[in-house]
Amino acid sequence: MFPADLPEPEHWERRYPARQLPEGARVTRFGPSPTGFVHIGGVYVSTIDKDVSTHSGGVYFVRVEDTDQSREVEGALDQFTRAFDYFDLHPDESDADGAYGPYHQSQREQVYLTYVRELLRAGKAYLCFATKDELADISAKQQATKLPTGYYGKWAIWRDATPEAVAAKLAEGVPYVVRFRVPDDGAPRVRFTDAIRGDLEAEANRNDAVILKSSDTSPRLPTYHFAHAVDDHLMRVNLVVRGEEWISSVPLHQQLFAALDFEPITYAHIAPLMKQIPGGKRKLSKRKDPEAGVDFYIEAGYPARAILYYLRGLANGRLAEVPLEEALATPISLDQCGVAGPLVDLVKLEDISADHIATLTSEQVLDAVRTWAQQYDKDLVTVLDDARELALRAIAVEREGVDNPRKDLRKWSDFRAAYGFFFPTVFTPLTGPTDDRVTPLGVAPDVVRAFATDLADGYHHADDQPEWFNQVRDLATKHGFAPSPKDFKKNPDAYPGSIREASQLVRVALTGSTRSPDLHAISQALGADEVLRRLRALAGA
RNA sequence: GGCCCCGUCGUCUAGCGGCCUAGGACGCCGCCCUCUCAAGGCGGUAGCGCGGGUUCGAAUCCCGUCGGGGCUACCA
Repeated sequence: MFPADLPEPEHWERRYPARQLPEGARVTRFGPSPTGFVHIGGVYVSTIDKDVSTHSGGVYFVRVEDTDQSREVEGALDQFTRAFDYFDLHPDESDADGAYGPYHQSQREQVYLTYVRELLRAGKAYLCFATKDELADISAKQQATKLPTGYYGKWAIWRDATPEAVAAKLAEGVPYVVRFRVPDDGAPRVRFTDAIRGDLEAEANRNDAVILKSSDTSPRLPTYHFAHAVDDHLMRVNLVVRGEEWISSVPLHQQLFAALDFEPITYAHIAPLMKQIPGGKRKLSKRKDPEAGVDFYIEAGYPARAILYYLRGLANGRLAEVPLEEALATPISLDQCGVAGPLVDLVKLEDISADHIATLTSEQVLDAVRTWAQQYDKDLVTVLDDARELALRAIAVEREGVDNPRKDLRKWSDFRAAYGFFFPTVFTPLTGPTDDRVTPLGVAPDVVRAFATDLADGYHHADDQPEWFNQVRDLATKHGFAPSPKDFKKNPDAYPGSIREASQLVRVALTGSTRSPDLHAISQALGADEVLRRLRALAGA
């Protein structure tokens, strides 16, 4: 049943000695399961893991929880690596350089088997040959009589099986699992202290939980519960940060630690990230909610630091009220973590992200957009590389040398829509006064043509803003536009429009849109030649 | 069904028996600025789930109730 050369527990204890760390140092781990989908909650929890360990002088590592091979997805690890690179959440130890590996549970079979055998020898575990049907039957009977469901007491048909019965099944080659034998002398209720929630109390576990799954071939793997006990003990983890859905399993975990004679461990159960739905809220679901996956954020191009800052604010509310840099530098404190699941609010994230991007220099913005585009908008990379200086000038518009920079970029994918018009290769020139982008302004085509022609003919590329705009203003007056929107409104038939409409004509000419940054700044970034080319296009020339 | 966790503006939260006429941030609304937008400035909207206690006094403590979430798998 077990390999002859299977080591004794002492072997593993020596192989993975207690860590030499300063007093109070926290050893944490993040345990992703490779299902091909990185949940934003994973980034949330691992941020906390890593933060708590680094600030306490401890160690943070990632242990891949791949004990359910049927759920494994090809390429999952790549996706995981990509996501954690993006957020710069690198473990302190890994297979390449860690002393407590391997860091994949599927490669730790020998370790688990040692402890399964140990439990078996001590009578703290037993073989169970119950079939799926038998199990379903048990649970159906329990439900019918309103008894708690589970494998316990008289329902645990293999708990007290005779050695002969077991040997017979074994000889037949019937598949089996190993179950933990719940001690019958335990207290009915148990208490424990959660690092986030304080004192918690629950009924003791009564279920003879499966600890080793059935399998005719190696590897024979443990369930999460057993792997948790064995790995976290041997890898010398002293703080387990995990989702609150695990709270109900703590009583089992405590029994396992006690049976294995391991030091108890501290738990910190994090409230789950939620999503707003018509009736209320629910846990962010990887199946239903695109924003549950980190790819959603990476593809849209939210800066990693903005996301990290947002998540940090969710973990520790106070940190949401201090500036980004300060918040990222301030340690997350477990006792300040909220206990109620927060809703992820994309609007808030966008606000944070826009604020953050506004603090960057033009070079930083350009580099970030380019990096993002290499993955998600290759054409844009070409545009940017062919006109780097123009790109820099464009991004600098109302960003550099101003008191409050523009906040029109909330994520990198906004770039094309907000700044694309600057680039002649992206901008579609107007076809003339009757272009679809011009007609909504409601100015008669002949007026548009005359105004645009006149402006182009006498165009003065002044670098002084008032001087530059005055030429537009003067020309507008000359062509009969009302000096103020109010005048135009009072007497709409007397004018072709007001200075507002005249300005908008210039804006549409230069940008193709009625919404844009400051016209003068744009004209300077574009250069006189391009400005003229676009004005002529408006004139239909 | 059983067990567990949670419950302050729409959202994130501050609040740990009197500093609360419940504070801040995002959103939303209005005004100002203005050649548009994005900003920015100023102002406004809105909340202690409910019912009982305890107390001179409760958002804060207790009980109940309702609501939300989770677990109850050879998934993690």
